[in-house]
Amino acid sequence: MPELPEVEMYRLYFDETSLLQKISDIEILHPKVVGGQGELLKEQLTGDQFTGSRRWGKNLFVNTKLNQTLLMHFGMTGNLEYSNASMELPKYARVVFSFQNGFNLAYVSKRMFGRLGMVTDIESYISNKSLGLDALEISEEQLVNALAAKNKNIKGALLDQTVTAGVGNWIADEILFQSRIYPTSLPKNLHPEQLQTIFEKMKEIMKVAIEVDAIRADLPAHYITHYGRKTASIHCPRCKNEIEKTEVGGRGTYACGSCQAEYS
DNA sequence: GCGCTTGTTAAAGT
DNA sequence: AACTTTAACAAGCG
Repeated sequence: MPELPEVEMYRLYFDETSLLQKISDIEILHPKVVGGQGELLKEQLTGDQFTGSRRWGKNLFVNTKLNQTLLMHFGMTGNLEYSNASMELPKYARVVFSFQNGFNLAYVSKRMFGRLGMVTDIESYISNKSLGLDALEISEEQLVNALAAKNKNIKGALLDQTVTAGVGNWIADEILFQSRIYPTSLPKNLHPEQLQTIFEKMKEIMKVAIEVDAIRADLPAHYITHYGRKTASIHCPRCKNEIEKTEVGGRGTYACGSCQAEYS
């Protein structure tokens, strides 16, 4: 589930549960998610404490008392679960941090696209990956310029983490639905006011999604995503036409062909 | 069994 | 050379 709002939930959850407790043990249940860094992870974190966290797009960085930085990325499926060590571990737990207070934090990744590992520092990681500014932080001018610099369709540009970090598949669809712009449109063909609308809708959708704790069913009824993404027939909350399911940039894409205009 | 999936990236293409 | 597009990754789910 993790796009920016979900990862923000995980960050808050992490801070509420896992800070300032001594890490007594780390269990790697699936080496692949730590990219062969299992031993390194144990060496660098056992005995240490988590002191705080910072989110950049879909990346969650965790700092420790001994000044180490751990990066968690959740891929297409993943979350964190904190529980008493006497409880059964969650299904698909891949890495488990045990704390001295008898509780543990499980990094859960069902489809194994998530990654967890040590990084030297946040800034150089972001710069190496060429990540754009976080979608909650980026200014209108910065977003508009970054979009205009891309020569690909607007949906692909919004999903491009070097443009802005944090937009995922459903949010890209929702931004374009609310902006009334068809996903295959090219940024260079959009009017300045339309790019401004995209910026405003992106900010609003992120804010609203965080307010409802990233639970999609709790999104407002005028959001297309509110109705789910695989129901047989979804109707446009504006014009009642059937929502189209297509593929744009290799991703399943939902859009209203009658009230989203195409500028290709 | 088939096709789908909320992400990223290496490889291929332009 | 630099940017864009595609295929692949893994595995559960309906």
